[in-house]
Amino acid sequence: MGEKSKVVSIDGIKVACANCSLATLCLPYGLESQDVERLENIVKRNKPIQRGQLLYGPGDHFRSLYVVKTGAVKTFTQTPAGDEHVIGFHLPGEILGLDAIQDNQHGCFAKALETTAVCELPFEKLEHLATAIPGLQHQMLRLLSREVSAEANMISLLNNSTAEERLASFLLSLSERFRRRGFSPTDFFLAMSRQDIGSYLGLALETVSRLFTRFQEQGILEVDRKHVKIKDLEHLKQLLRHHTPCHASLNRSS
Amino acid sequence: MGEKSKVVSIDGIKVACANCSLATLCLPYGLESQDVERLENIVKRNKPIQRGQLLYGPGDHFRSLYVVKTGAVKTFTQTPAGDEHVIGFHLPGEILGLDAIQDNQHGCFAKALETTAVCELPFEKLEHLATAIPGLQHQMLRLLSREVSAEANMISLLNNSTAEERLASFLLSLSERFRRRGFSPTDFFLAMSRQDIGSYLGLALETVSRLFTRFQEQGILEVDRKHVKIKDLEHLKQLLRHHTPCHASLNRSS
DNA sequence: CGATAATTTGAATTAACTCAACTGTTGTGG
DNA sequence: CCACAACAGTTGAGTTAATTCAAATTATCG
Repeated sequence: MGEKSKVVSIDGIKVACANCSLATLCLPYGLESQDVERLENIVKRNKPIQRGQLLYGPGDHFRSLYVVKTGAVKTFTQTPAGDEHVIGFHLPGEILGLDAIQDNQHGCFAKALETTAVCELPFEKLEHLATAIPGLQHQMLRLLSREVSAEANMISLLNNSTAEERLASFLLSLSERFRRRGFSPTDFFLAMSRQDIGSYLGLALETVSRLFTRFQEQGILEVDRKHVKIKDLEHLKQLLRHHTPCHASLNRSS
Repeated sequence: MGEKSKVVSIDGIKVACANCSLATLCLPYGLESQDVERLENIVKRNKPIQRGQLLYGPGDHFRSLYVVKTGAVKTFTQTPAGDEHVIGFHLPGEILGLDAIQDNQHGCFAKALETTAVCELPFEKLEHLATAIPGLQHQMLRLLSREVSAEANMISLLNNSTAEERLASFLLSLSERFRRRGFSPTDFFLAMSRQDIGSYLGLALETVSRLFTRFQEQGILEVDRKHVKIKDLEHLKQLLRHHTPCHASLNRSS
């Protein structure tokens, strides 16, 4: 493996997890450097995909997990009538496809919201490696468990919150996720449409639009189309102090 | 290990996963019999817990996963104000505590809805064993992944369904889970209150009550307090043909 | 048996939805 | 490079599904 060429090629480029800024959010977290190297050797990096392209769709055979490296991805299902139901948004460092381990096939679409690079992790190899590296096995279990917790928080949000609280929670989640990735937590661009946000939060797109307007009127946000500036983070947090379960954490992610 | 006493004692009773009717729904599924035996040796069986007793609470240190053997458990969070938010119901063969792997502490309450026996799986031992038994590692990943899928279905249900569809979906999920466990899929007792069901489905308890009445009037159900008879399974299924995503599966469980 | 809790039913309220119209943005081809 | 089509977002008005509040009824348990 150490013999592999170091010539840069689009297909077979050597991925350097060790140098990746997302490593602490990702699978390598907590691993010894020689183990990180073994992990690197199974990672495939493909060409970035363009906005609108699918990474996988429902029914596709499950081969790999994917980690977003740059860009953003939405996962969603579709009704026979053609309506989309957004399941989640995935930012750099976040892992996709965990729901497919179960029955070896994907259950939803994964579509790039913008030009997006992903690291591909062939699952069989990953699983095999995990038996040899206990720390990797543990990290995989942790990532799955984090997804379970995040989704449980989402369920709680949908069950017990008003439209206002849902959007506040969504914006705070984004803010925190950007912060952890070294981006501004108060000034960012939304990769998704109002419709996507509405679908994700169980709201009509008109409701989302009205709430953005209201938040702006209240001085909480400045919104210009996809561009969001959080002007009063504390006020935003205040909006969901009430209905929040004691031990919940907001950030759904890595 | 074969030397272990066969004397029955309350504390140290030898658990026979191999003979357990739930084995195909549980961790042993797919394992070689000698591996099942190694698994059995780390399983602890404690005294059954009584209705209302807690298995764990938020903040508790995470030591073990639990599998319901008989009875039923609900998991829930609590707001500072004291309102319960039900996260899920767990029937025999279903696993509890997966959300706690993430940060080594439980994030919710787990309370027995009736007299309940659980198998306790000390997580460190389980993880250690999983590095030695690839099939066990795989099964653990599968169980986590199933939980992720089930929760994603729940999110979809809450986002896109009416009260009627939610209750229909809930009843069908119970029906299917009972069927798999060898119980009647059309005649069963609810272990939880109307309030619990409402909290789980994001509905007011009055709405749940009214829907039970309506379903009964429509000849779909016969309801007598906790006792439910499904008279027209097809009709019930019909209620959620519409808003259901293409590839969703209804059963949240094992 | 009596008290407390769970459930049912009714009536009024409301948060969010749907429908509809309009505005602004983006991308495309003549 | 502009015109136009297609799309995304905003705003308004009326509707509705589910809620809240209230009261009556029915279990459950010591």
